[in-house]
Parts: sequence; C-alpha cells; structure tokens
Amino acid sequence: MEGVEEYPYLKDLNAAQREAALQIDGPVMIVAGAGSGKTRVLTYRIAHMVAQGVDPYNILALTFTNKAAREMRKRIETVVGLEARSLWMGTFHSIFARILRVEADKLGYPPNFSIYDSDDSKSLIRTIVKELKLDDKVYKANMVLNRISTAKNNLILSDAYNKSDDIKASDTASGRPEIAKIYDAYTARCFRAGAMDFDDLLLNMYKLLTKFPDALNKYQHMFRYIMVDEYQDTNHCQYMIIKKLAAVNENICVVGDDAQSIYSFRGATIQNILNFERDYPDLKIYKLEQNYRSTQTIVNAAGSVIDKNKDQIKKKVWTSNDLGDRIRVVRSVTDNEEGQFIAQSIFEERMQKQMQNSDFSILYRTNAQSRSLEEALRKMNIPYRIYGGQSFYQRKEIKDLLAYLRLVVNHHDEESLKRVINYPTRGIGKTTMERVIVIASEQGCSLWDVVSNAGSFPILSSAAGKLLNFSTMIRSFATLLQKKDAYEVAIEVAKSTTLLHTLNSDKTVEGISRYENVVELLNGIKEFSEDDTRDIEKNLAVYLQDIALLTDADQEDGDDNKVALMTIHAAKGLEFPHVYIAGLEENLFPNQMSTGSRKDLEEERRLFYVAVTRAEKKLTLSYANTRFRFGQLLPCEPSRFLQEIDQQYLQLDPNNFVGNQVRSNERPTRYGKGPGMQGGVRRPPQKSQRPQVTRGKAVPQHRPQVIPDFVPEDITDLKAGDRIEHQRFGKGQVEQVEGMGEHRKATIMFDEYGKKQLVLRFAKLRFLKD
DNA sequence: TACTAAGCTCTTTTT
DNA sequence: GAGCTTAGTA
Repeated sequence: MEGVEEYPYLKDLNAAQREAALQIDGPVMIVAGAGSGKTRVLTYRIAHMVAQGVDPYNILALTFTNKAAREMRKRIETVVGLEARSLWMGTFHSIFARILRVEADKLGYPPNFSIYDSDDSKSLIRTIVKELKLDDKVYKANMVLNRISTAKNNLILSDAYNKSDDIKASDTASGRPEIAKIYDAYTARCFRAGAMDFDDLLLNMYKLLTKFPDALNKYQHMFRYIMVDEYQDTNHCQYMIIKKLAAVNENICVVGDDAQSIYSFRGATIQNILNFERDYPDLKIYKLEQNYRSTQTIVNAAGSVIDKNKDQIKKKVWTSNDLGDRIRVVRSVTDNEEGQFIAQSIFEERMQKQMQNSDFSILYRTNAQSRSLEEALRKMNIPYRIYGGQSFYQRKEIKDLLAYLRLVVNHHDEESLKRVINYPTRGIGKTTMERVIVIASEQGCSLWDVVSNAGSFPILSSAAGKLLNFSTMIRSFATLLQKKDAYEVAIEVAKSTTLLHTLNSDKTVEGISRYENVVELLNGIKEFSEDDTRDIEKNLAVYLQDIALLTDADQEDGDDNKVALMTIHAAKGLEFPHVYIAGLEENLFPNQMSTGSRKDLEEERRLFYVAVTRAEKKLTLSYANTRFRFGQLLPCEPSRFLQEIDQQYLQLDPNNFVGNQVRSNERPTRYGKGPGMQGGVRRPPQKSQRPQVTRGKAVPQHRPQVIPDFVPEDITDLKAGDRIEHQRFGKGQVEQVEGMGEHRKATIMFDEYGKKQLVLRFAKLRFLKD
C-alpha cells in the first residue's frame, strides 16, 4: 500500500486490521471478534488520523469504561506523543458531562450540577414513594429506577411516559400504575436539586443536540471524526446522539462484536448495529476474525458455546496459535473449598511455571462471590486486587465527605444535604427534616432554600437556629471556592466539620481504616489539583463530576503484581494468561434472574463467551456442590454451560461429576414472593433446556429447613445447656441466661455463627429435641 | 433526639 | 451477609 513506509506502526497490523485502520473517512463498521486486536486497530486508526494532519481536538472516541479509555489514550500517546492529550477520549458519560457543564445554562441547570449515583437516585425514589403515600413494597426503588432508566434510555420523557397508553397498560398490568407519577416527581426533584443521574447525562446531551441548533452545529463541526468502541453495548439514546453528531461529516467508525453484547439490562440493543447499516448504506464493513489471544482449544471451545445462540451475526473466529492445554473442569464441595482449590492451584502454577501473580485472573458472575475467594487467597498469602465491587467512593466515610463537598459546590443537592445535615450530629433530627421536606414540596423550592430561610417558617422555630448555623457554615465554605484550590477547600471542610477529628478519634481497626480512607481521598483531591497532564479546569466542581463517574476499577494499579478478581462484566476488554471462572452453577451462572427467557439465557451465554475468551493460555472452570447464598447454604448444580462446551476440549477433574450429575427435578424457588422482574412472571425453563437426569452419584440435598412458627412464649423457661434453633442463625447451644422476666438475655453458641447474645423477648427461637 | 438491637428484605451485571 | 427500618431505651 502506498505510503505505508511513512507509518512504521502499520507494520504491526495484519491485512484486515490495516485496511480498517486506514479507512478513516466515511462510515465504517468493524466487526471484531474476541482477541482480534480491536484496540490495536483503533489506536493505530487514531494515530493515522493524527499523522494525516487531523487535529486530535477534532477526534471523539467513546468507550464504555474509563479503564478502556485510559488504556487507549496511553497507547495512542506512545505512538503519537503528547498531542494525544487533546483528544476527546472517554466514556459516554464523562465526555457528555464535560460538555454539559459548559452548556448547562441552556438546559436550565447550574454549571456545577451534581451527578447522582444510583444510591442517590434510589434514595430519592424512596422519598418520593413515601411522599406520594404509595406502598414501598410494590414500588421498590430498584424496580422503579429501572423502569425510569429504561424509559430515559429510549428517549421517553416523563410527559410521553404519562401519555403513552401502552406504558400505562403495562404498568397497570404489573400492579404499578403510579410509576408515571413517580417519574414526573423524580425528574422535577432532580432538576430542582440541580442534579443529573447517569441516564440524564445521556438524555440531556440528546436534548442539547435536538433543541439547540447552534450547539448541534458546534459539536458536529468540532467532532469531525467519531469512533465508538463496544458499539454492541450502546442503547437507543446513545445511538441517537452519535447519529446526530455524525450527521454532517459522516466520519464515523463503530467497533463491536455482537457475541460480546452483555449490557442489554442497561438498554443496549443489537438493533443499533442493524440500524447502523440502514442509516449508512455506503458504509464499509471490516471483519476481524483472527484471534491472536488464545489457544485453539480456548477459541474453539468458546465458539462451541456461542454457536448455541440463535440471535447472532455468524462469523468464524479462528486462530493460528497452538492447540494448548485442555480446559480443566473442577468440582468442589463448597464455595469455600472452591476458593481454596483456586488459591492452591495459583500457588502451584506460579511456583512451577515461574509465573507472576498478575498472570492470573479469577472471574465470577456476581460480586458477592469474591468473599470466599478472597479468604482463600489471603490464607495462602497470595496478593490480589478486586476490581469493582464496593467502590472506594461508595464507602460511607468517603460519601460523607463527598456529600459535604457536593453541597458546597451545589447547595441545592438534596441527597447530599440530607446525608450530612446531621452528621456529625448537630441536633437536627428526623422530625425537623421531615418538616423541611414538607415545606420544600409545598413551596416548590429546594431543601436548601428552606434550611437557609429556616427563620421564616414558624413550624421550624425550635430548630431554626441549628439549621441556620448549618447553612452559614456551608456558605462560608462556598466563599473559599473562589480563592482556594480543590484540595484546600476539601481540607478546610474536613477539619471544620470535625469530620476528620471524629474519624481520627475512633481507634478501632475499622475506625483507623475509615480515617485512612478519608486521608486517601484528600490526597486524591490534591493530586487532581496538581495534575497537569489533562487539559481541563481544575476546580472542586470538576473534580466531583469526574469522580462521580469513576468506579473502583479506575484507581491506578501502579506496578503491582496481584491476582485480579472481578466480575465478568468488568473483565471485558482484558486478557490474562491464566483465567479461572468460578461458580459455574445453574442459577448462579447462568444467573437465576436470567434463565426465564431465551433472550436472557443467550445473554448469559455471551457472558460466558466473554469470560472464556479472556484466557490466553490456560482456562480452569470451577463449580461447587453447595454455596452459601441468600444467608443459607444451598445445594448447587453444575452450570448448563459445562455441558454445552464441546466435551473434547475439557479435561475433567477425577472427582468431578459433569455429565453424570444427578439433578433434582425441582428448581430452587426464587427468593421472596411476588411477580418476577420486569413485567410479570418469568416462565420456568423449558423441559428441553433442562439437562438430562442420568445415572451417577447422588448429591445430598441440604434443603434449608423452613420453620413455620417461632413462638416467643416457647422460650420462657430457656436455660443454659438447651439446644435451640434460631430463625436466622440456625442451631446453637445456650451458654448462659441472665436478667429477669421479659428482659432476659441469652448468650448462645451458634453452630454456624459462633457466639451471639440475644434479647429473649425478640429472639425467635424454638427448642430442639435431639 | 440519639443510640442500639432485632428484624426484614433483597441478592446480577455498570456508568 | 449487607443495608435499611423499626421499636425500645437512655
């Protein structure tokens, strides 16, 4: 190809990759199988643009995770140099937040708008449900938020939601006719608080582009080249925004793999790929099918599973790599044993093959699974790092300080105000806050407006002084914003609110760690203030908006050599020489919530595909016969995926049962009652989907015993030595009973939980006659 | 109003 | 097991 010698980096690409990288003009779709060098193509594509004289400032590259964005920026920097800094590269949410900050006034938001995370959103929904006097058992925050989120992702505003008969019918059918009202109130309240939730960042971007032609024009010309990674994971709103932005230049390139679409719960739809072909009939499609990452065994095994899906674009992923080892399948008796096995195995591999800790990764379906794995790794002194899970920024002490800072920047931020107004305690209790909330909704103003004018509301008279002190304090912090940097303001807030002092005086292990966390946060703010590698403003408001979109996976790893633990979702885009997939059990992976419909099951299968294709050299699949879940020890059955994998690729552990496992005919019941998730009851799996019952060794069924009636009267003559059973903690032996009458307390040694002290009046116990 | 223990409810995945 | 609510007590 002409001129290629000028760009030595192109030597790193194969023919298909090179074509895709060189085609920088016009609409392009790159269908990239797992491990096919997608990031490499994108990197060199951008490098090539810059080499061709395109100003990086005119390039917009959207990714789904900060990790992916940072990774790509780093790679581009090594090819292009410092110029890469002015690239518009980041997640949808962070790029749009940056733009909306500039354009906020057009939409009626303050430039310092707060970003509500899902906890804030849920808490707001809870308050609204309460205020509307609706049953919070029916209108569960999670469920309502999902519903609102889905609507927003499909560009259905609360007006339209109210007017749509379809929606009304389906909400009524599911027994929740008032969702429209909640949606209304939620939107109004967020707006009143000067806050956007995650979905609003997308939705408002869309509004900006549709309602303000000058803004549309500006960004259409600014983003001459647009690239979207993981296109299969975009939702309708994101699709529409991209379409708008690309409408003038049509230099748009999307990269995706339908087999790795694992975010449909977030509104992602395969429809976007089909729409893309329809919208740009003259588009060029490049298929990257050669896998450079994994052994033949792994590539083929992954293929043998994903082939079972009906919804897919057929493609043949292949590799010229070695055949490699077979995939090991390991059975353990309990989840703890599973952890021990994996830890042991990593230990041995590391020794025998001189591998690094960072060569290993353990993947799982749900965050809760990390606990038993962690324990085992810790016992074997294997350093590990958990990605995702409870994020640093979700810890209480961190949220507290951040809430103060958010409130200083945006006084109207209701969720932050509610969080800190009485922390540390300053005598503003529940009753007072309830009154404040009532006044605010009567007056249609924010909580801050009420708090800072507490004197004018007689009903608040007793607390007025305290409320005013609080608002004066917050205001005084706000005046600092002008003359001091983010770090100085944060320090001042942490000190004057006595937050730092309170934490520092708690000398328990947890207390010290909380204090250290806050100090770490403050250091983070300092770093941010001093960071000059990014071309952005550096005040507190920007910092807050930045970190609102950060997850724990985004913290710098440094040079650490640790085993990586994460959910499969978090593992997307990563690769490791040796991967363990833990918890391959029916109802866990595939997840219970997803075994109802074919679509859901196919998404689980794609998830499995993603997990398997993270492995380069070795893959170990693991499952346990029993697992502690939902507060109970439950029996587990091996995942159907173990049977779906072409058995020729598997190496069965001598003591494992895959293929000849006896299964119970009964599915474990879903926890809790009531209809299933979105829109009614899920169908039970079809008979044919169920793996067949064949001969083999029976697994003991540890079905939890249901104890119908715990009657407190039964235990009036409880005494030391009695064997009892508690509704929650199970069986145990009474060690000591103290106190008289109703106020007696018992110290009980529970078999499962160790020693506990219970107030007998409340304890739901019954005697065991062994 | 603040604090505590007990009880209840949920338990997928992420920005 | 975690996070939240409720009820009782100080």
